[in-house]
Amino acid sequence: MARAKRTTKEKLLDAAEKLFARQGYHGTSLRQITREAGVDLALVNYHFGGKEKLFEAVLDRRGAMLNEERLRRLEEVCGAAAPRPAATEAVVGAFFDPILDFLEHAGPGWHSYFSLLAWVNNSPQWGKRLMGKTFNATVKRFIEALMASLPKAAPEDIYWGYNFLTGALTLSLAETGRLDVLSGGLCRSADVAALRARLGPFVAAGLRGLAQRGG
Amino acid sequence: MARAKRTTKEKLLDAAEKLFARQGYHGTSLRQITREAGVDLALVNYHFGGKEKLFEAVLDRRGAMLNEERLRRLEEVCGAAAPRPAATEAVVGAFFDPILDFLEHAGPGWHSYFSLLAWVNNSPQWGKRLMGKTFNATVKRFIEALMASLPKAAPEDIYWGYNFLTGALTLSLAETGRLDVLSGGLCRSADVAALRARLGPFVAAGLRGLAQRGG
DNA sequence: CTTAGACTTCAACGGTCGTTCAATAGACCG
DNA sequence: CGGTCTATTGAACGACCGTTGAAGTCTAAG
Repeated sequence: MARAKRTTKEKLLDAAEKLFARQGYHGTSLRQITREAGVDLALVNYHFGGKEKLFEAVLDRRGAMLNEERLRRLEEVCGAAAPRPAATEAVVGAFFDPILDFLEHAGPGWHSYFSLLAWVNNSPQWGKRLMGKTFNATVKRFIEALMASLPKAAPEDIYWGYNFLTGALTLSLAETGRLDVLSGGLCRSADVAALRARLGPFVAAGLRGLAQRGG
Repeated sequence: MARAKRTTKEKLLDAAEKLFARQGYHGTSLRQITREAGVDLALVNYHFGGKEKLFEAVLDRRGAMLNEERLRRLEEVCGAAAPRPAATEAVVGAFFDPILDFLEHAGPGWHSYFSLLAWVNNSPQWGKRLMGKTFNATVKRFIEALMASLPKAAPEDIYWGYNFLTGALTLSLAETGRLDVLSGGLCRSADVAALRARLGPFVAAGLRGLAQRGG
């Protein structure tokens, strides 16, 4: 099989993705990235125009694909051809499942990407701008679908619920290894099947609980 | 009123707390911290012995107080003098309320501290070691209490549930401002009362949903 | 006042950072 | 072959990093 050889740009994106995910933006140097990628230091500025541009390029590369897949699944559960209003479980499934599927069946690049995404999402200095640029449009569609699936909930409850939902997902993707330590090895953070079996039920039940708050 | 003047150590801890929370460890320089604190650069090494020691001192300062308050409230709801097995809501309340109370009634230092804690908790490189050192003993007590409050749940479900619980809390403390943007200003991340009203119900319902998973 | 000890200042160290640029190599086409 | 454009190399720049040590200041006890 003739495998297409990785270009310099791809080597740099792969190495940056991996190292930014583990060490953060300021904790990773361009020299470390180019050494990992096996290319010359100056090529970062030649191909991307600087460290920050490289960082954004890493986030952009897989962001569009994730949005596509999420919207495709959302369409399946509450689009024109779908049964009446989608269940909350179906909406949160359309939000989580693309990530879990990529984690289970795609390469290690997605692994690093999601870990990096968790890092960015929790960062006061990067979160607002970079997450918004890539994901705001998609997220608003999901929030609308959540509101439709829980018609009795106040909009404020759905926004806060989405915040909690994202937080639960984010920490699960961050690869801190803390779950492994706390459970004495009984649970493993990298066990995608275990995460898949629990994240959806937890979040759907939580949203329902929010919707019935005080009612 | 004679106010005790802040010592150099306190000035450094305050400035470091604020800047580490906003910019992370590698994104903050000692020169920036000492400028903010209004003291000489060399005093960091004199009083703390280096940048990393200062970082850990920041985390330690309020960590012990948080543990104390959490355990005190846990004792109230499921200690020897408490009514029979605590409700899940009461346990998660004992876990969240100290943070929410400090946020509402204590100074801006706690604000920065919790934001920093969120940063550390999500960091692959700091999370496992530093969070564990300070919080593992307390967290294990809470996990036991959660198991007792949901006797039909599998231990794995409680560990994963605690992971989701912590994630929801973490993102809410991170001060990314993303909730404000997404909701168009309808919700404000800094609104502690709004968070208090929703985080407990969401998490308690989520844990219950996990416990009844497939049952 | 003198002395001891804790604290603070100042200047500098070696090292690493992101970025730049002129020179070189390689591919494609006439 | 010669010419052109893209890609790569290697060396260097100035800036900032964390850390150090010697000198200076302050306070309290003898």
